[in-house]
Amino acid sequence: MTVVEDRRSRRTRGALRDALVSLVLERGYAAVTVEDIVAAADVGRATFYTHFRDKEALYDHVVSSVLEELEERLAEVLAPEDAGFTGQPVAEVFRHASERPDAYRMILRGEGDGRGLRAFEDAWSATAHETFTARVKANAVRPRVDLQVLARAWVGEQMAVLLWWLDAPEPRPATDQVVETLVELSRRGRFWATGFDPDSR
Amino acid sequence: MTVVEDRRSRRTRGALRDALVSLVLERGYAAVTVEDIVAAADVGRATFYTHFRDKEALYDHVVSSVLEELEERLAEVLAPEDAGFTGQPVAEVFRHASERPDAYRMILRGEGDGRGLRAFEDAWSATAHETFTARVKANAVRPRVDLQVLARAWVGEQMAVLLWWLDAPEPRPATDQVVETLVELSRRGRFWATGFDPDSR
DNA sequence: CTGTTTCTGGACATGCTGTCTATGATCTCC
DNA sequence: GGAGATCATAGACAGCATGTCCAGAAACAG
Repeated sequence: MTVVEDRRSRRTRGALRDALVSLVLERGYAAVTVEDIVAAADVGRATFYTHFRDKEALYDHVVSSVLEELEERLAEVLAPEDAGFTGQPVAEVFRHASERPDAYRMILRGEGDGRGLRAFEDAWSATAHETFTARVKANAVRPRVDLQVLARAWVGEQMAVLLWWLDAPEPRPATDQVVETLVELSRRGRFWATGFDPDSR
Repeated sequence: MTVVEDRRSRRTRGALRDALVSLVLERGYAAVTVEDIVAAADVGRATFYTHFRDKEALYDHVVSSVLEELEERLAEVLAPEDAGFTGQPVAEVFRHASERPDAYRMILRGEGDGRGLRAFEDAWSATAHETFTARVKANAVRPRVDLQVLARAWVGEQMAVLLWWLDAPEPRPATDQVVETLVELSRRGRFWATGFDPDSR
């Protein structure tokens, strides 16, 4: 019944997910065929199509599973109405990424025509936008730039660094250290980061 | 002779380039076939293969043509040894993008398995890295973060904003205004941008 | 053991790919 | 305006991945 179909089905789907991710990282999304996937997952080709309509469907399945996990995490971290920016959401993303590095690598590299990357950007920048809006509200000030643009810029910066970090050779800088750097970049601005502030001399 | 082959050849290649870009923007890289391209460019299918080995080759051709143009521009702007960061390189990228918006859209959206996007990132962040290094040197200071990371973050931020800007509905904010915002974001940091600096109260 | 569900190999039509060849179109130069 | 070069074209071809289908094998619950 449902118990059986769930257990067996889950195992198969999981194998297909893992096979897709590792194959895509190995040779790129376009170069991976359904045959490759089922061979790596050790299932029959016909089986693939009983679970997913096509390669894209499997890809979307991977992306949304990652996204759902991340959203749960962020919801927990953002729960306290501490609207101030503490770097906790950023740290959470990095932590999650370090738990599923391959899936993150695949998504952030823009594999699969970048659909996953865009979904990711949207979700993440929505959170960022909320944070910024809350901070502006809490302090009753008027923002000097479009908060949407600000959120996009902020997310773009972090995705770039996250991808760099995932691909960095071991020993990789600790999560907290990278996050701290990012937060300081945001806080102090980039001029400060180079050790030179043209305004303060 | 060479004159003939150049004129006719150029027209054909140009038509193919334009066809690829507009079709990719319309329905996505993977969904565009060589047949579609030659139909849109109004050339025979066989002709395609006398110019490009396959769809990827045409795509790469588009990307590198854009990249070469951009690099020329940046070289001009960076010529004076004003190593200080003035926003001129950023402005130049935005100006170039507004002249070839569709090609930029295609690349920045990560179409074509993101190969173009990565090439773009690399070129751009190399320039950024040079700028930062020069500034550090000119002021004989020690950077507080890895300049490579800084460059990546900076480029990620700008690519995200550039893409947003290209897709923004008309009337689009003026180039100079967006660039100014980006420069101020870098200069002052993001906290300032929201009108609230936790350090200065 | 029985019945249900999932997995499987193999066969099939389809569509796109990249190559080739013979022919047609276009232009230069004389 | 004709000769010669270069590019464009249609059509045919094999190769390969796709997505669908079916009949039977395997795994499991009760």
